[in-house]
Amino acid sequence: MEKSESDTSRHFLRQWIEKDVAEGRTGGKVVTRFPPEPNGYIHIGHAKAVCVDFGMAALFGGECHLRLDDTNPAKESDEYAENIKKDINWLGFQWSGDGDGKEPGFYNASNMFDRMYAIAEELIRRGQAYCCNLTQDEWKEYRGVPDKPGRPSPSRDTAPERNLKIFREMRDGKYADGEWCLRAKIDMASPNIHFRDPVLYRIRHVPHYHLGDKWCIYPMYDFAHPIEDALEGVTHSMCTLEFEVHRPLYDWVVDRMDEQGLLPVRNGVKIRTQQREFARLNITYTVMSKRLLLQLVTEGRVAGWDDPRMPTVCGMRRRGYTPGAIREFCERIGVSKFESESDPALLEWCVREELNKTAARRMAVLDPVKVVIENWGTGNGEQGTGSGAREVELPNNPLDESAGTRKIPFGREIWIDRSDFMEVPEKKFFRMAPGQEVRLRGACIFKCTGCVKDASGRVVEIRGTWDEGSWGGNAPDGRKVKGTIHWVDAATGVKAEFRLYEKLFTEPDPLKNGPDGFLEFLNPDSAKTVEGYVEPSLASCAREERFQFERTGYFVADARDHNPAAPVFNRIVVLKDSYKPGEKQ
RNA sequence: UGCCUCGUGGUGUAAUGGUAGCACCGCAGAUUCUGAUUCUGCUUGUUGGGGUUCGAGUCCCUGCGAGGCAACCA
Repeated sequence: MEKSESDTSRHFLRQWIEKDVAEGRTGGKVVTRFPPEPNGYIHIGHAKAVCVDFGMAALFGGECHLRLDDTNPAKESDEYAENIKKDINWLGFQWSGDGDGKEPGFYNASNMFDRMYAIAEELIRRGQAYCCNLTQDEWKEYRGVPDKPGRPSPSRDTAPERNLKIFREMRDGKYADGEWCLRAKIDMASPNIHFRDPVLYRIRHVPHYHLGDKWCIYPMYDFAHPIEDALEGVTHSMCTLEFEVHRPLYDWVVDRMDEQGLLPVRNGVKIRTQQREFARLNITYTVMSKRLLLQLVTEGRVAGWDDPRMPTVCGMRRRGYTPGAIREFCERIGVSKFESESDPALLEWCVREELNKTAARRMAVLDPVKVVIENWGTGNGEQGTGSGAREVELPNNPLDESAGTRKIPFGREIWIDRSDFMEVPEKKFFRMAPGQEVRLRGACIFKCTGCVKDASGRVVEIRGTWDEGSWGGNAPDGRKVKGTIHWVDAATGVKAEFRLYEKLFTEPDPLKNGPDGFLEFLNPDSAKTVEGYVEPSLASCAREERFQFERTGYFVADARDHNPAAPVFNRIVVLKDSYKPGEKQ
């Protein structure tokens, strides 16, 4: 599991940290953080960030904090907070460090509100911030447009004493939402809009999910985030590209904290947090924005946040993807500043790569048609006379001898998949067809003699004979049989439900017609449920246990709905299949 | 438009002034009691132009293209 140094990409963030470590800027410890806002479930895009944040800390022997960035009480909840923690743990990561409470490595931004408030007051005393009572519309107008400088707020030169008085009144609930705000005093002519006296605090008479009514003013991201990083002793603060233009403001806040003597010191080194930005993950055939995912859930387009088609971490978990495969995917897509679009085929490859090594093999028939072995039990005296009269033994995983073997009943009547039979076989069809020999996996060689059809012409039963000398699967005379198909004994097979998933969208870029047009591209066939049979041992498997159904795909026992009386399996991903129907010789 | 950022095969990513490599996808073949796995081979690339240099994907200028910012969201 442990990766050697050369296995990991030496991307620009890693080189950045290496340099800081070499030049002694970290005080002997690299500290990163993953700072989600608890207003939704995390998805594969967050998983990339988790891998970067926790991964870089681990690589340098440092620590990564989990910090819930809960500075906007309107949208946040404990449900989201708890599930974020669960998902990160499931991905295989554990936060570490002091923490701000009982739990090591865990922080709430809201636990720093007192200190943020104190920093704001000091800014006011130093004439670096002021209270402003422009309306939002006025403030937008005063700020100007990017290519033209803005105009100063009428309150820009209010004396610190008066600002302090108003700010305290804001805190004490004397004003309504939006009546006043606290702004940094920077540069109304800056070409960077974020420098034109950005808002630091706004009034929000909304209870916070943790602090209740303690506050009615809440800090803005640009003010809160660098303070959180700095106070936690974070050395390397990594985020996505859209925050690049915020970096000068981030640095401005850190500079003010430095002036106020608030930067932590570690081993004699003053820790000055720095921000760098990398490209967020995009994957074709899906959407990644929280808002759009929420819309899919609330409009019932999917069954919930953990619908197996969702790119959420809990969705991928329900689908049967493994944490290791997701981590491997994040490693392989790399880290850069180029806004790329990754191919879901790579994620699927990572899943197959792991499951091929670890998943036990089983046989399952998803679209059953009955096969009757006409000469079963009629030949020599040692055969049984009915189904289930014999057992075959097959390895649980041919790649891993230690996985052992299992015994599977076999008898006169079996189920096979409808797609493994053709009444009139095309060229290069190696499966079951009249007059053609095929091997029944692990059991024997079978020769089809014909089939029975119903009034509509649909095949309802296939008939044939077995070669009694081929028990175990090999012909006594050594003749080759090209095709091997899987089966389930009809007498002992267990009925099961299979949920077959495909891409959620039919279009590589579901947002190509804008953020409101994505529903048009929903794949109507993205979820299909079928009933078939599995070999008996499968009924008793545990929820979330993963298998390879031979020749079919990887499946997982559903985390919610599977039970021994009514097995339910989700298709994780199909097996690669180089058979091309209809191909000419 | 003002500022910031980014352009390497179909996709993602290396090469940090010195032979453009790896992976996924795709295609072909070998092996195979899973048309899986494994193995072998193949196709496809530095955004255009100019400059610096013995030598440029890399440095400089310029064009073209893409993305971000212009919330009292994060």
